[in-house]
Amino acid sequence: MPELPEVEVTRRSFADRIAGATIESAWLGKALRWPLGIEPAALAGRRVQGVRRRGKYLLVDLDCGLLLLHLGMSGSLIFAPSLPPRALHDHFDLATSRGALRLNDPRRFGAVVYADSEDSPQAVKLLGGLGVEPLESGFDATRFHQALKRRNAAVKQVLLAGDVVVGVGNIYASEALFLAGIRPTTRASRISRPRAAKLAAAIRDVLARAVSKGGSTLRDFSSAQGEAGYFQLEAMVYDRAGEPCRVCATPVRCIRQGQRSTYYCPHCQKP
DNA sequence: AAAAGCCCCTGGATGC
DNA sequence: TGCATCCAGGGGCTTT
Repeated sequence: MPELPEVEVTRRSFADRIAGATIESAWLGKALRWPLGIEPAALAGRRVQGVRRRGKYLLVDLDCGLLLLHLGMSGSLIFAPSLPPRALHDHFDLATSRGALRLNDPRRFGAVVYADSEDSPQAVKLLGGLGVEPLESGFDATRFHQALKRRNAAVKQVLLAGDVVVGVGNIYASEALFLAGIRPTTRASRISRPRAAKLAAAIRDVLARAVSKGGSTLRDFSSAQGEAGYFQLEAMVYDRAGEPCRVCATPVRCIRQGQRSTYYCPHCQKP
């Protein structure tokens, strides 16, 4: 998926345009990860107040209730004045007075879930355990270090888990750890305060840079404007197994952690 | 409580 | 060309 930068870029591409719109109709195709939780027809007539992001979730606020959208691993949204005919893997449409939103998701790991409020059980189940937003002020070195100290798992896995800090996916986890010079297998609890500070800065950096580039390291990413996707940020280690480290030329290594690939430079990144 | 595995699902790349 | 296998931006749930 789309990691935090791609979700945020997607949000920015349609949030202002859909705000204030009235929902005309909603359509749901094949089942996504979870049931919508409301009859699509019951959404008609409600007003869209805005679109926020929490971790990798998009929250579409309505005058009554909200929609939680997740792009899973392969989802993408488009927002257009009018939508083209439905194609393979289109699963959700929201037609409004200002344009229509469509979710396409080949793998269907994504989700659209209606909740009465952010405090409702459905919303709390999905959002309740999330960690701090890395691009907000709550993400400070002290608290990050404290949180890492309580975890004995490999730091890469802790980043991916999302209960300490949200939005860091498989690509940016490897990239941030490279920038911080930390081996992905290092136990989180053994990371010193200065190194935790460096990692926090690296996470902020790599995510903020990706957002500002409007994109992404994803091959097939496109924003809701339909802008083409491409590698805008050159990865330092991700997907570069065997290739020379861009800093020291040592071959980049690939290992498996929790059934996901991790890439690192054995010379630049210390345990 | 925390950690480790297991799935959900489709499609593209690779190998025989 | 055809078929099997592996891998892919995530993360909730179950089991240790």
